[in-house]
Parts: sequence; C-alpha cells; structure tokens
Amino acid sequence: MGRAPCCDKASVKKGPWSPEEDAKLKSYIEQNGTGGNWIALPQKIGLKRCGKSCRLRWLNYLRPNIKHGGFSEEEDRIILSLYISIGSRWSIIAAQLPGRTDNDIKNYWNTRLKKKLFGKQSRKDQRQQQQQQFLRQATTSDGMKQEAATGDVNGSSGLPAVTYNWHQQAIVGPVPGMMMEGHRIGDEVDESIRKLIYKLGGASPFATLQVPQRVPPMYEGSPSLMPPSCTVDTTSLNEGGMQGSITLPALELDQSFHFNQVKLDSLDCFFGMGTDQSMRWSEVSPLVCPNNTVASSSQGMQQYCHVDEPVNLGMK
DNA sequence: AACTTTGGCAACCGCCCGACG
DNA sequence: CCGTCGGGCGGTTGCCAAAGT
Repeated sequence: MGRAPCCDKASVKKGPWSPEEDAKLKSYIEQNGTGGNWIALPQKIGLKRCGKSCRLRWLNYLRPNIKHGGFSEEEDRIILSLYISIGSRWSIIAAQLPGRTDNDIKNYWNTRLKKKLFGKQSRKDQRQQQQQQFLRQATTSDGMKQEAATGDVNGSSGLPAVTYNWHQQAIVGPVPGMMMEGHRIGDEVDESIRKLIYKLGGASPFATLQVPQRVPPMYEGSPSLMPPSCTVDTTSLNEGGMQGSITLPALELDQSFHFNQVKLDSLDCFFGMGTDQSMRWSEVSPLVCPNNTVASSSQGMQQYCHVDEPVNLGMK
C-alpha cells in the first residue's frame, strides 16, 4: 500500500495556470507568505489546485526576480562545471545562478545545452553553422582543401563522423581543475564553485589520473591491468581542513565519495561508452580540453587510463 | 498548403528525507 | 523508535509552436 496522496486528485485542477489563478496565488503570498503549509494554502485562497502545484508555480514563475531564457555563456559554463562535478542536482546548480530555477536549468540542459555541447544541434543551429561555414569557405580560397584535410565521413582519417561544436564555439572552456601530467587545466573556474563542489564531496574536477608509484602485488607482472589511481588535489581548498593531496585507488572512489551518484549519461562518450559512437580518448580530448593541452598527451592518457574501459572517477 | 517531425517548456508524478508527535 | 506528513527534488510527460518535407 502506497502513501495517501497529498490532495484529492479528482477535485483538483490540472494543466496550465490561468492568469486569474496566478493573480490569486501571487497576491496572497505577497501579503501573507506561504504560511509554512503549501498543502493547506490552495483551500485558504479558494484555488482548486494541489498544494505542490501551487508551490511549483510560485517558485518557478510567480516569485519575484525570476529570469527566463537568455542563458549567458558564463551561466553555461557554471552549469556545465557543476553538472560534471555533482551531476543532475539542479537545485544546487540553481542556487549558484541567481534568478534561475532548478526547473529552468533542467529544461535548458536537457533541451539545449546538452545538444550544444555534444553536437546534436538544433536545425536552427545547424543552419547557422552551415551559413557560417559557407561564408568561411567563400572567403577562403582553399576552403575545400582545408575541409578535406580535416577528414569527413568517408575521409582518410578513419574517425567517426561526429561533429562536436564545443571547442569550435568555446562555450564553456576546459573542464576546470582537471590535472593531466602535472598541468592543471582551467584554473579560471570560480573559487566559490570549487568550494561548493568540495563541500558536497565532489572530487572529479580536481582529480589527477596517474599511474600509481608502486605496483600492488596482484598487478605485478601485468601492471597495464592496474586501475588508474586518482589524486584529489586539496591544496587550493584551505577551508576543507585537508592539505596536500590524497591518493586513492580509483576503484575506492565510489566509497570515498559515496554521495556522488552522478549520472553522466550524456558524457558517456568521454569514457568510451557512447550509445552510437564509441570514442577513444584521442578523439575526445580536444573536446575536454579545447586548447589541446591534453591532445598532445593523448597517447599517454590512453596508456594510463585504459580509455576503452570506463574511467571511474567517483562518478557513476 | 497540408502534413509530419522536432524542439522547447510548463507542469505533473512519485520518491526521498527531515521534522514532528 | 516508529509512523505520518509536508517539503523538496529529479525524472518524465504532454502540449503547443516552429521547422522541415
């Protein structure tokens, strides 16, 4: 037996809110507040709505200082940084963006940002890009040669024809804080976000993939089978109470950061788990680090991480 | 012009968690 | 300690408009 529903579904109105309903709810809350009880509120003001529905309507639309649409690149960057770090915890992400609601950010991520970052473009975007490409080619005498050199579906590169526009559009910059072979990437990430992520127990953005110094006995003789370790850089997080760095075997990270039930479905391609396009690190690295810091060492990464396998950095 | 497909977004659903008796 | 309740949250659905054929 499930729980009793919060309201009588039969006598409650569903669907879009009318201007009259909005006005009733807004004026009541502005004058009296919510009274700490959303369930009782609709009865008080004579609305045939579920209390939860009222709450949602107020928080997402009627509340003052709500912003809709028009996400800036800075907001894109913050959303992506936090999504990579803490996953789809939209309320926490929304808390970092004044005027934005979790629902808005969730919708924006699902319908636009994800596609923007991972290449599935809207028709409008596709057309814009085609126009830009046309203009570029028109102004470049050897445009065709250049295009051929980059490789295409049937080109000589042998790579899958996946068009990603992350690095082309430079929307969000590198994954912040990631360290590759001693180079810290994306130091420009906001300190406040770093601290927030750390407070939440997130480790991935500060992770260093590296081969452990000592080969454990079980991997002696076949060190290539050993999982990558992960060093959590805590030097920039003085308030965290930890100094220096701690090194944990990657397989233990899930326990160490057990909260981090991050579902990176849309980032699967980073880990060679793409649904229809399996990608190798050498293909993905320019996307992770558009300035090619990583690309130059992609061979090394491939060795370190067994990138044909999912790389587990405390995320799921 | 008509029909189909896709995208965007508001709203709902149901689960989880903390407060409280 | 346990059950109940309300708030909060993330996932999903459904509708409508725009774009494509």
